[in-house]
Amino acid sequence: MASSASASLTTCLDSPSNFSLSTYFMTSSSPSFTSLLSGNDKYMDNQSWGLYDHGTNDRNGIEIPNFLSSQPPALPLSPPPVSPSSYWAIPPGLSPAELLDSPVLFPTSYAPASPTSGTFAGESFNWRSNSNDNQRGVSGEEKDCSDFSFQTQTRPPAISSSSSSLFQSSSNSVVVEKSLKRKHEGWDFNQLKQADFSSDQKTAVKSEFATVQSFSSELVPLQANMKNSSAPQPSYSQYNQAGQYMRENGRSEDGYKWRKYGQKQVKGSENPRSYYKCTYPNCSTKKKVERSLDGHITEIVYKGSHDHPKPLSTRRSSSQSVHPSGDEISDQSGAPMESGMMKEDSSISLGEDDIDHSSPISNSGGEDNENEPDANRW
DNA sequence: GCCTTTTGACCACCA
DNA sequence: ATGGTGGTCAAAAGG
Ligand SMILES: [Zn+2]
Repeated sequence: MASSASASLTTCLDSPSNFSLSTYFMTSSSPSFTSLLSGNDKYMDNQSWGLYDHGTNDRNGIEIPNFLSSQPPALPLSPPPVSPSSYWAIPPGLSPAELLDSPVLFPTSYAPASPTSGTFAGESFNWRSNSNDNQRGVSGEEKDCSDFSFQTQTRPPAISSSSSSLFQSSSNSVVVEKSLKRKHEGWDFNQLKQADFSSDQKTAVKSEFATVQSFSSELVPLQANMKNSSAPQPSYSQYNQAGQYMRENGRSEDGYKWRKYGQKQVKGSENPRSYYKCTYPNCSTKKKVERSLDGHITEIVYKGSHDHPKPLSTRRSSSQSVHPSGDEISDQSGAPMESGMMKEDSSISLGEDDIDHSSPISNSGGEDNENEPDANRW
């Protein structure tokens, strides 16, 4: 973790190969920002800026983010009623309000180049080159893009207030990607630059409690820059999650069951990345989880969406369990939704409250949020 | 025996 | 063409 204290962003607009986009915003007091997208598969996907530090504790199987130290630990658990995974629950250190506001993009600093060209200030970070090893890394990144780097230490000094905290260390990030494109399966987007993202989508999140944003590729293209608040843009939605650990049923925090099918060490960071696949029959959703040495999740990337509700839990939720059958939401089920999945949405949902209440749909427990684009609103 | 994790090999992609 | 990288496969091991 320590390793990357500084992250640099690169924004490339022109270069064919890279670019990235992303948008971020941070919500909650803590900062989260993320970004993602990028164009190349490899390079981009890892965005590791080094800033994460979230701490998580697994004591109960839950991770608790702690960034600055200021946070009261305990969020996840406390609300049993809600379901452990309640994405929408608000952690105790944050107020909902804060969360909402967030569409903040990056602070000025962040937007270096202004998105002038249509691209946004995306950010890609380099995961590798800068951080420590520069060994080879250098070659690639800088190409055409301009990069910026900012440094964050692992722990930002004190930024906790909402506004100020723009980015900082994020604790974990979650990214979801959906893509159908080429390569084997698709985590990658290749170079899709903005324009190309056509099929891929990814959501990313980074924050202490991991927030997830989903990106839809389609939309992404230009708008990204404008993410301003709501509008047109980006369709990414955010969710929060806490880290995932398996819990009683073997489900992870997000409520689904995952089987690990691989682990790799990524080049730029020392954190190993684990690959998981949803164990539900016919569901091909996968996720990549990067954990820091101490086991805390630093980044989560989802690929695909579940076409099924969540497995039932033996017990869970008081809140959710209301509908046993519950599944409603799942996308269209069955088929791979890739093709049609989320259409739009374009909005990000962030907070908890908002969302739930407002849209019934999403709520069903919050379960399916991941897949769904619901982004209700921001 | 079932299911999950582990782990090195293998493969695809890209520079 | 070659090699580096990331992602996946699958045998083996563990629970
Ligand atoms: Zn699934």
